[in-house]
Amino acid sequence: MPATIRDVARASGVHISTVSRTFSAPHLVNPETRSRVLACAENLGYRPNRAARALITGRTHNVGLIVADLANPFFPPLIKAAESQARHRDYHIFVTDTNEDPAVEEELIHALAKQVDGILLCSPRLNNSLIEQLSREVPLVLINRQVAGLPAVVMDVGQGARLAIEHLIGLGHHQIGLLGGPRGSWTNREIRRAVTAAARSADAVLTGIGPNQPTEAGGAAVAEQVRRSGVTAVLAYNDLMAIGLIEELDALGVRVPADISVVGIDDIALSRRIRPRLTTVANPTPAAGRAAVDMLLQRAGDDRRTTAQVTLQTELVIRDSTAPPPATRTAVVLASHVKE
Amino acid sequence: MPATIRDVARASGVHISTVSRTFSAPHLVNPETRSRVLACAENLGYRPNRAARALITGRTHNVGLIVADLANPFFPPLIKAAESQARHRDYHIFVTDTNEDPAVEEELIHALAKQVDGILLCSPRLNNSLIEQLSREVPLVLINRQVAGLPAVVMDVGQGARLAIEHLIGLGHHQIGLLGGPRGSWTNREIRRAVTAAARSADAVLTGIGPNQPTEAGGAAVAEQVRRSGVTAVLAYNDLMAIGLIEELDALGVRVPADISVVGIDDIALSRRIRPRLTTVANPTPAAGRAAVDMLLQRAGDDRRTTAQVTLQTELVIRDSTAPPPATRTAVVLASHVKE
DNA sequence: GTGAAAGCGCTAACAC
DNA sequence: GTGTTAGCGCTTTCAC
Repeated sequence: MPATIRDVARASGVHISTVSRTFSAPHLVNPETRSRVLACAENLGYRPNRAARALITGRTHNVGLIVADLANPFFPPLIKAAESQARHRDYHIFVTDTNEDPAVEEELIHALAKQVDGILLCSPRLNNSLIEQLSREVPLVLINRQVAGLPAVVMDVGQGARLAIEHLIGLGHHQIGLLGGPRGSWTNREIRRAVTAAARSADAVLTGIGPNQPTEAGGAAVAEQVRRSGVTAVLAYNDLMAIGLIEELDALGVRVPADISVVGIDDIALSRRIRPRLTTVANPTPAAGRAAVDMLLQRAGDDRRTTAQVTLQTELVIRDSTAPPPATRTAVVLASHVKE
Repeated sequence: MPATIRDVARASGVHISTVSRTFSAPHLVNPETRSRVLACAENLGYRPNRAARALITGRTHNVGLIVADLANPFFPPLIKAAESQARHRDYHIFVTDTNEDPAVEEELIHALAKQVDGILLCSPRLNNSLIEQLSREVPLVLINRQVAGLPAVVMDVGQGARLAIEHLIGLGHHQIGLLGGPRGSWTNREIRRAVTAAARSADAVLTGIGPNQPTEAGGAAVAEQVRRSGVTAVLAYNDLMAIGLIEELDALGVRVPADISVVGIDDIALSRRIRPRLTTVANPTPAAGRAAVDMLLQRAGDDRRTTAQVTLQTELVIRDSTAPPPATRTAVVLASHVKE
């Protein structure tokens, strides 16, 4: 049986409220009493029960972290950083996985609401109005998503995507494919917005392909379509798709970057390991995890109305999967606008 | 303000204990009353407060999961499977990361003990007696570690390592290097035990190198030592080390598998992506995560004295990083026993 | 500076 | 089948 506050009170000859103060407001108790209580507590292996404390203070010292897919290598570095940051602030993290399913996401927010002081929503797939509504039930901090009035940490993927397109155009590409991500992805919309603008101002032609699953299978599935579309370069929604695409193109006899250039987004560890090493847009995911935790704890503290939005910079990392288009290629225009 | 049991009682005109029963023992309440209460609850958005419930039942419906390094690709599939399994049983998971530090591990177990019904200890670095002692504070299920009297799920890495050695010997290797993992690793000891036995019965000579960090950097750091040791094949503690080693050997002008064969352990996603594709021992990590959750919940249930140990099979996956040793090589014996 | 008492939201005997 | 009561472990007034 674990020691309770009463055991410590008995052992140190004081009232339980004095023990309570020793842990939650030490300055209110006589130094001598305090050290005696502390000694007894140590002795009994006493630790305040956080659940009981939460019942009365309303602060659980727990936070939730909801991600679309734990197995997607984009998330672990973010989770690790968030967990570490939270722990150093004396918080614990519930980590959950929605399998990219908005319904699961909503249910999880409800289920966690009472046990946490706030939830970090990572690349949520829910629509804006639902998110806003849920944020009235429990403090929410968004990661890679912007909703008016809600605190958010976003990585400026639009900027990175623009650099990627400019890089491709600089290499001489005019027919560029854009592999879309999952439905409901804010990141996806940001990318398309930035890329469309960049392409227009350079007279490049964009071919939208998607929505797709944000996985290697999703990338592989559209390889044939990419090959037939006549594009000489592709920007994928994320590295996983880019890698799946490259593999499958290779199986179809299409060489990257000789025949088609491919750019990813995220810069997961895998991307510098594969051959050709992937040109990609690097996201500062650990920094995003830390920043989101800080915003949540600050917000959960006194000022509930903090709605800051932090934007972290991304960076184009040029490796070996991009090159000038094949000179001998016949110009074939199969698409002249961005398709949904 | 979230609705409490009292709000629901008031709205449905019954006593709070009836509301309580409606949720925790529905069969004890009149179907008509029940549906009325349920309707009011739904209406008010009421959800039982688990912390309050835990205070009296002693069951939190939470479990802890402690891993050495969230960013090590070995863990995410296990975490994902465990989280999913737990959620389907109406449990939530605290995920924490120890950074391979035993002191952090111990502190986390203490910190989590009161808020969970049990803890999944994944590849713990603590010593046996400490683990045993901690298991008296909170139910523990070990993953990839065996301690007498404690429930555990282990992947039979010894068996996989033996197959790996036999594979190498079958290819004609006699001088084999063994890259050790971190200090305190049970897996590491199992591997060495199995490998030593397999090598002895085939008159192969083993050179132990380590302990090492279980990362790519750890593998890269010993490349020079591997090259000079005269071995023609290496079994690494895990895939990450094997990959780091291959990269660095490549930089030193040593070819894999032409000059040196390399085998990893784990079969992380990365291993089939790199070139040469890595020969490795596949671990059923999702199955281990699920099994561990099941054991913990069963144990946390009625029978606290269940101490089953489940062993999951591993499998040798032969890819392109292993080949016969170079025929022209002069036999050089620099080591004739397994070093620590 | 410390004790007494109330109560956070809920469950679990025990009556009726 | 439902209401009453006590209390899980803790914090927080309010006295003294």
